[in-house]
Amino acid sequence: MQISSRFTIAVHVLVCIEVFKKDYKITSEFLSSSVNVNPVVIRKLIQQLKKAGLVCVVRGSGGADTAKPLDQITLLDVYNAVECVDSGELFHFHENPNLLCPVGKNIHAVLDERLEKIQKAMEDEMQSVTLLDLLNRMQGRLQPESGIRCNY
Amino acid sequence: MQISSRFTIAVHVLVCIEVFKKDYKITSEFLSSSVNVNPVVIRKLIQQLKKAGLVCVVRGSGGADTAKPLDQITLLDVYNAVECVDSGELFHFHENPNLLCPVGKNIHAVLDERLEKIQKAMEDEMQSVTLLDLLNRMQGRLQPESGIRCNY
DNA sequence: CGTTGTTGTAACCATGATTGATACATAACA
DNA sequence: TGTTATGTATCAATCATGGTTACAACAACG
Repeated sequence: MQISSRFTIAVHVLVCIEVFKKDYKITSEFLSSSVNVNPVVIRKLIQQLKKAGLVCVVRGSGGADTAKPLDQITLLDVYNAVECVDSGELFHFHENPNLLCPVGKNIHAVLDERLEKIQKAMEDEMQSVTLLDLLNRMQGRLQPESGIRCNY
Repeated sequence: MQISSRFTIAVHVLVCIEVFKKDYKITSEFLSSSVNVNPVVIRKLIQQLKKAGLVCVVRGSGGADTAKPLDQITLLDVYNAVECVDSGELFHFHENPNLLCPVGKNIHAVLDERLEKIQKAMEDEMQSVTLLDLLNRMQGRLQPESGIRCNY
């Protein structure tokens, strides 16, 4: 099991928007070329980001853009937006422990608190990374002399 | 996506072994009754725990037991033993970003370091929880007057 | 207007992971 | 040698994921 690639694709998309918005119209077609997936995948993804208030997109004319300052979008926001985990629970508890067994009866209570702490540690770390941070790192890797040019 | 229930089942099994080993023979049948799954699921799980050096189990005569002191078994050990994540990578990167696109070319490098840090935060938290800790919490919930009795 | 380009979304399929179940050979032990 | 339990192969059901086609809804523009 792994966290869905929707998450990394979403980050890719958001960074792409910021890098290219000045020079290109950001369509699902454009984004799909960079990510290398079907444009419909991008559209569905962008709908999720839109519902979460991270991007805005207009029908017909086309074009997506971020809906918030980049320093206010964290990896946790993206992660939650694309619903990588069912109902926010990272760990999947087996549903029917035998309640007649003292261990089966109490395992949930014994484990839950610990699992929540683990999940929180991960989410806290996610929250500490903003899209602005990622964009800055990306900009630092784009050759300045070549300009912001999309070679495809 | 959620982390496989194999993980919580494995923890359940290990705690069960420790609570009942004095009074019962720990067979896959016995464990499956507490967890409420097919005995084969338990056997396959125990094979994974065995490969990781966490339990020992004898064929024929039956009976599983832990192979290490409980304060030396952490949730991370169990997590790794049951192979909840493919090749140890929590995040699933989309495989084919367009290398002709400056963003597609660099997204991996920009994200990787951050994702590793997030995964590490989670694993560190897992490592801080030992089975001894969980067993103590469990013992505290078992009614002392009723003894260690399995009502099934 | 009507044409064009793009989004929004339904429908469908292929693939693989997960979980569950049956069956049986293998081994330990009395 | 009979009993009991493990080790493991095999199959089935269900579900998530990812990918594709198709098309209606909509905006902008000549």
